[in-house]
Amino acid sequence: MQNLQIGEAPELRHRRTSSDYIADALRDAINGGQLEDGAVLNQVELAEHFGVSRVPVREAIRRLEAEGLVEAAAHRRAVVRGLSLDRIAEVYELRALLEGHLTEQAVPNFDRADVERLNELNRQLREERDHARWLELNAAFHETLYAPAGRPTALELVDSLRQRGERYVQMWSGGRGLERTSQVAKEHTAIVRCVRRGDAAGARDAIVAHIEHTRDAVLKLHRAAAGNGDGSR
Amino acid sequence: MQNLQIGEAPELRHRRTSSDYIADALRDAINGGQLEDGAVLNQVELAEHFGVSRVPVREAIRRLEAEGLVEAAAHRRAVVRGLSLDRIAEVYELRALLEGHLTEQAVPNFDRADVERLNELNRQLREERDHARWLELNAAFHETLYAPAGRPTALELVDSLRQRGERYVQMWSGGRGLERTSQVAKEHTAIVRCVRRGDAAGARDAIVAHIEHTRDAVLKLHRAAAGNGDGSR
DNA sequence: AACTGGATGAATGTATACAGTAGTCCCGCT
DNA sequence: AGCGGGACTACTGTATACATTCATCCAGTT
Repeated sequence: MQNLQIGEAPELRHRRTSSDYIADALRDAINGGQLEDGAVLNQVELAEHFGVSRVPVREAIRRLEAEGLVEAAAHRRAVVRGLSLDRIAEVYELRALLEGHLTEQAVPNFDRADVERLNELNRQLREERDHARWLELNAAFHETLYAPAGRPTALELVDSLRQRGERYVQMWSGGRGLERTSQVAKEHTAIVRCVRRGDAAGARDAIVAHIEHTRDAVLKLHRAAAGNGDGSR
Repeated sequence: MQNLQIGEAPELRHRRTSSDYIADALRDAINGGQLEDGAVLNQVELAEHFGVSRVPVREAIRRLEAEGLVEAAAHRRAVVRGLSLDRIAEVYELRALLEGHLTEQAVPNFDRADVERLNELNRQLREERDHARWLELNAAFHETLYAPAGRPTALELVDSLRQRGERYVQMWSGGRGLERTSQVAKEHTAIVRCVRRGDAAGARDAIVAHIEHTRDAVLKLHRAAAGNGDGSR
């Protein structure tokens, strides 16, 4: 009954059910762009595709629905819920607000090791060429930045928002995206500098600016790529 | 194919499935205190209670899980997820942040009719004696305050946070709660005053103060009622 | 010719049945 | 007597089968 010191990660490691697996797979497919906005999620098709019955597929869809990634009215097909430009902008606006708050709370609690970890992650980010790995490192940087705040609920919300916006960042894998990734490293460096000298307000402003720049870059790419009938809804 | 002007409420009115119904019922039971923190959700029991099979019960639980109201590890019983004092405080902290933001965005978009509706709701709040109805009116007041902001995602987040905290407000139904409800009306009046004269920053500060006071009142009641082994987890 | 109405097919929602896992209790061992 | 291991029970996870709803198409009517 006592909490062991070993940590709680292992307990959930391989206990994944089909439903868990399918939910993750669908999430990745949506974020990766294989399932575009408005794509229909047919339970029978998905069940056959994954080689399971419809039951776990349904549960996976329910979860994605609660996460806001798909829309599923009763007795009607579930469809991937796309974000309009306005809503994309709003997601970043909220992230700026929440992550700024988290940063401000976190800075006073940083110790030397935390700062070094942050710096190291940013160094790796500069050198990483593989896009998927880059995204992971970027997520790790932000997590490390917010962890000392000790605000689990805020982290949940931010995670949820990142989840919703992630598919619109995937486009950075090539072309103009490279400019942005190097810019990101610079902005991260500015953040680290503030954290190091314990400047909470400065760090907050820096992360807010960082997220707003990211928003601008995403919107720019999205508008450019929106030759198709998009943006509405 | 065109959007009708009639509105979209009726389309979902009576299309509720068992799963929807059960999810709502469980939510209400959790928020109403019938299901306390740590209560076990046995699928078989619930299915018998509602007179259905386990399938819709499972789907309802998955939703509540995604909403953060219950905790459900694989192959293990789902339990109602209680909030520690720290997490309750955090929920209100986040609400202050988000609702302050929403208010600030909303104020410039208010027209005369919006202000009057807000004022009328506050008037009704002052006179309402039934606690359940009071909670509804209170929710309506806040919704009306934020609607002109045009920020659907932010509203979703706030809804989710209100959902999580609501069960800790139920205690106001009697005793010292009455003091708080009259205080709430006063704070609402201050907010309406700022809205009426278009003072966005003032309205934001007023709503932030309002939510922080609410937090203090909830924490105080919670601490007082916590003679039992509570507070942790 | 356009529209209403119902019948048909396909998809979703639910029930029942089966499979697998985790906790529990009891027995045997040290 | 305390501890470890294995069967048992109860519960969750999944598959299959049935019920219900929705959408589409076609015919009949105005």
